[in-house]
Amino acid sequence: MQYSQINQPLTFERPLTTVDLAIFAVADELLQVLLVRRPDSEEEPFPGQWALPGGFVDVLLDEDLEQCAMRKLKEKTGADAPYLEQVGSWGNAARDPRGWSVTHVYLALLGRADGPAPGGNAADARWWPIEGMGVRERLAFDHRELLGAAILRLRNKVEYTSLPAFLMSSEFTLTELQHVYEIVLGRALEKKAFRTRILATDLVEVVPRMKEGRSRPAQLYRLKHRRKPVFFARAFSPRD
Amino acid sequence: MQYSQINQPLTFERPLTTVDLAIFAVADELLQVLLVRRPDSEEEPFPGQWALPGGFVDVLLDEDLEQCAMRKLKEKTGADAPYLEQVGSWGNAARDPRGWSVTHVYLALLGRADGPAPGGNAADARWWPIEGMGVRERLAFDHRELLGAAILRLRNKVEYTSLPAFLMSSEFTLTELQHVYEIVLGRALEKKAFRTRILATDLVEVVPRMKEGRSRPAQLYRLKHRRKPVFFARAFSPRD
DNA sequence: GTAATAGTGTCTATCAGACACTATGGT
DNA sequence: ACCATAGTGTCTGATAGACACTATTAC
Repeated sequence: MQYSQINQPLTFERPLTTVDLAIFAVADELLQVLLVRRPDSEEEPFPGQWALPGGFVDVLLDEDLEQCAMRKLKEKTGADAPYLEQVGSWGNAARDPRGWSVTHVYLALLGRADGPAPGGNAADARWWPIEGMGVRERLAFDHRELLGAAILRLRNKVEYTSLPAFLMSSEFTLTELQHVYEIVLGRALEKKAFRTRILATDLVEVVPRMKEGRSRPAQLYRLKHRRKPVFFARAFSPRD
Repeated sequence: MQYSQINQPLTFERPLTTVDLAIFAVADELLQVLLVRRPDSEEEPFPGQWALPGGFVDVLLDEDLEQCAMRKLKEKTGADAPYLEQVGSWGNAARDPRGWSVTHVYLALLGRADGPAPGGNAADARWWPIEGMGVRERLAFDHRELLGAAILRLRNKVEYTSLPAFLMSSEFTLTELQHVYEIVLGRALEKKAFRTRILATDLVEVVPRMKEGRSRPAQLYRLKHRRKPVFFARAFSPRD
């Protein structure tokens, strides 16, 4: 690059640049997050500890930050997520023992089909249930804080957007959707108000098929837009 | 650092890391943003063009990203802003000709006291009125996009938060506050609904003094919390 | 029929929108 | 008195919350 030798700022020491992912899915009636184990080598920071999946930006491989996040998401889950959003950046001298580093945290939501494997998980990657503002396990780096921020963002947005719809399988009933809202919010919602609200928006469309069970069949719906969330004018319940 | 020679990822080429600021204030009945001129040297990218104030993270000087943003804010305005929020990060190979770079965009709001100088501005820094999703001038780098994102964030949040309160002087009347809301939103609000809403929250408190003018004096108020915004349960007007 | 779950009817409380009205200063 | 702006009263419409009610399946 013609500028590299000329400009003084370019001689600044450059921070390490990483991307971390908070990948959420719902399973067993719980909101869960995908974590990976750090390598066991003593030459790595936080060996053997659980952490958000992520890693260094590869300036040769990655077109941009979001592509980098999508690449890492695909590496870990084998799937595209229907929803991916940047939560924010954390950069300081202390968060990584290898030096001043900046991480870019992305929140991803997986539908049930791509979500947690039904049975066991690999030893170095598994789903952890969210309890309060994090997981029970102690996390590497400042990932407890990063995860907390991702959970907060998700919970806040769920109050006035259709984000939980991205945690569903491709076809679902309104009762199932309400149930996922309740799991993420951690509180019950009123059935009539919920249904009125969802159907008043452009969020879902009827699938000409019913979900059969051991009682009255329920209408199946699917998303009208596979990735675009809907914003409601009011929160689900007042905040103050 | 003991890790530096050992770990393969650290041999990755590191992106350039910068912080850019979208500093807003209200003057002359308009929302304005502070821009600076790039140096005229041909050895710098985008010489002489207008840009968001910002620059490289200095890992020796800056404790963390937000401190870096605050440092640059103080350098440009001489003041602390009552409100500073991260908007997001933009990173790719093309945005800076000097190489793969990541910038971290912060939105700052200045109160009227710290806002635009009444008269002229320095030749290398001045306030530009916002028109639509940007300014009339062509900007350096991808700053048109960054500024657009900051404006969008501001406008969206103004619908359901008290952010415009940070654009006021320390004491203000409700009519003045409503006026600033209207400037940022670009539409008129209903007086009664506005006042009821503001007074229903914990946002302001009465100052035992009136603003005198050429008609009926108006009650003065000040913020209860100098930096913490209030969230409303509903948007100012429905979105769909 | 009974159990179970889907889905609706309807009343109430809240609050934004509209807009006319009153209040209080300067001149 | 009149103008200008501050501030209120009050009606209406939309919608969330509550909750009882009806609907439709399996057994």
